[in-house]
Amino acid sequence: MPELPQDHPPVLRVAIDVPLHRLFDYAAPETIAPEALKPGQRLAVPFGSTQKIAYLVGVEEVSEVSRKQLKPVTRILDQAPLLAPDDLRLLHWAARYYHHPLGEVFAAAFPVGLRQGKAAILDLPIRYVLTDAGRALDSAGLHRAPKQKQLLEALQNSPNGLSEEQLAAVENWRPALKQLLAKDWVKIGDGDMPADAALPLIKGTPIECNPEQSAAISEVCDGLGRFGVFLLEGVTGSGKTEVYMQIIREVLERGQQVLVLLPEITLTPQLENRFRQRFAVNIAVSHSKLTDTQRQTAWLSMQQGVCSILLGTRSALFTPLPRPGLIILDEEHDTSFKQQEGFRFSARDVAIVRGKLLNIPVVLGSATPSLESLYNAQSGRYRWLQLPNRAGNASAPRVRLLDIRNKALHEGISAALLAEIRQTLDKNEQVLLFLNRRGFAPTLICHDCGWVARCAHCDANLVIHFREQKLRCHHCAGEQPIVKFCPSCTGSTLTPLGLGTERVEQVLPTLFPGKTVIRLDRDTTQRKGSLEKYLRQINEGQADIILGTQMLAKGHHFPNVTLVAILDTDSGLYSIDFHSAEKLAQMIVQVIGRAGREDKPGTVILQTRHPEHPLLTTLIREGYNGFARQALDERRAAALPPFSHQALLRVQASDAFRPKVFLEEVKKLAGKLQAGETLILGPVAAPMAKRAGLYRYQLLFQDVNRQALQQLLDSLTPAIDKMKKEKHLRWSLDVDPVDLY
DNA sequence: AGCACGCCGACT
DNA sequence: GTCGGCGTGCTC
Repeated sequence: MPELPQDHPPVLRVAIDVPLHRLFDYAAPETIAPEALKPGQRLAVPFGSTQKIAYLVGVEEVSEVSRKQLKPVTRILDQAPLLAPDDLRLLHWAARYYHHPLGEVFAAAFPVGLRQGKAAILDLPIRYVLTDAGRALDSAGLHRAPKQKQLLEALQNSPNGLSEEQLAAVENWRPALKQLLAKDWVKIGDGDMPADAALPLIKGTPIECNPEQSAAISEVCDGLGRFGVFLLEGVTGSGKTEVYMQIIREVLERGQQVLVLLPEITLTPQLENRFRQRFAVNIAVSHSKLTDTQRQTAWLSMQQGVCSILLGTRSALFTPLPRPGLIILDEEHDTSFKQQEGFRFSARDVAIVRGKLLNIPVVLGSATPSLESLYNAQSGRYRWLQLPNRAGNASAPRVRLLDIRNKALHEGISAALLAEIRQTLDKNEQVLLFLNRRGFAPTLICHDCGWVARCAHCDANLVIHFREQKLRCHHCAGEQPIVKFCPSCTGSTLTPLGLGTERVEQVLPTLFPGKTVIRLDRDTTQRKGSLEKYLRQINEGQADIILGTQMLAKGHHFPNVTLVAILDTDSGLYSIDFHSAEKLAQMIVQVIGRAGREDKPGTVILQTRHPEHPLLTTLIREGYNGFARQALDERRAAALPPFSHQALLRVQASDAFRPKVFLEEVKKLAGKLQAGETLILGPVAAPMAKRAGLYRYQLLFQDVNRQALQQLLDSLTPAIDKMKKEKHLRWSLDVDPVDLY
């Protein structure tokens, strides 16, 4: 028993999940040996009048707080830290870089249950496995019972067995499984899920690769075991997934784990299935549609090394990896990798820092890389791997700008486009229409007096939702029934103005009688599984016209679509946010990737009133890389990111004047504090000056020198915290903002 | 963020 | 008389 110095029991410095830029000290329990205390352990502590979960940051000799003010820790929750030292380093780095309270950063790294103090016990769901008889059975004999045959084959492909959740991939699986159980071909698996080391790794056969794919695979594989960032730029259909899988195979053969991060909407079961067909290892999945328990299971199964692959979204980034081998971040340009509230981290940027700390490669994949990543690739900081060719025989679609100046539009569709759609439908091929606005119409206007239905809480018009007969604000929870008479002049000529997906959906059947229309937007895909259902219907040919918002463009494949049109191309052309050109170009290229597969060449039509706009003409003439070159030149000339670094300080309050006054004070203070020459722009009203009843202002900091900006923010944030004492106001700092709204 | 303390308006 | 509104301040 080591000696416990009673006069100087150690001080435990902890981070707590509260929005305070400060740590708290506690007295260590007298019965515990100091060696048993390691940073990262979760503790239960008294905090104010409640109990909270705390994360041990360090064991100190002394505290700035007097000894008798230190409360004792209630309980130590983890015998050993759940996070490795490198991951703790990562959290410290992120808290500093994003100027976010360490306790909240720690909280973001843990699943909800562990955040609340639940025991870190891996509770695996029950699995069904084949009996010897079931394993020996030829599934062909079950052709009269297709569900049973499907389940049996799935189980024969999964030596580890399958959970109920996985079996649910077969519709109405329960009765069929009951039969298999009754026939003694299937039993409930006993004991733990077998550890991966004991398993064969691969079962599917790799697809043969073209030279570019092979080159990419071997470059990354040569880099395994040390840090490096690879930008894998592959046009749609160039076989990026196959490249990922063959690299992953190598990592698995080294006995290491792989973290695959995907944007929220792309996380389709298709990708998971491809992985499960190829690899026999245990695969964990984590995204927002799962329950907290399921996500905790995924986290712990990686943490304990039971699974070797994790497919997850942004929040899965911090999952512990005892045998880290590789991080892949697919669709790296996607802005859903940036958390937009609270701890505003970029999963892409933090993934790179994590790769560096773990000394493993990071692969960023995209058909339309962000300008930041392209710049890093061009300047040699990242290795640039390009897959310029579509795999197989697929030919690139024809892209055309359709000038709609002075052209009559029928519900947003020009006569020329109408004719193209008819032709395509006549050939029994599918049409995809994009309109980036949901609802029926974005405005309800009175013909007599010009009154417009506006949200009482936001600087925004109310959007008409025809089916529900509601006027709804897309920026807050506000909604009301559609008014029949003008509240201003009592006139009855209220007219919907503008276009939404719902309105186009209504008119399409009259334009194309007998054709089936499927609308895909946030309103039609809210229910769990409905997006998957629609996607299946589309690919089974049960739809002629697919109409939707941008969510359609992301990662879904529609092999029978040969005509794609963007109805409202121009809406992204002239925006105050300099990111919008990049986002529009990425969207257009992603859309182009939806058209034409295999033997059927596709056509893409962009309706525009600005057919000479350089963004559009360059994009079409020279492709995404031509656009990117031009856009980077413009960014360089204007000293915008990636040629400078930004941070956006947002303030909101229910009082209309306070935010501006407050930010003016901050600006004055920042001018005094700074030693360098950080540009301070503003304060200006946020593009939507009032939202959900709160008035919003912002102040933009910009500097070519990241260090200087970082230092200014370091000294400024505590000062802001003190100033805030004059209440009634909330502020947040967004480092590297991707959305200036 | 919670939560308690505190000081002014309409209720049994 | 007091129940409760949410403004203010604190959390080792």
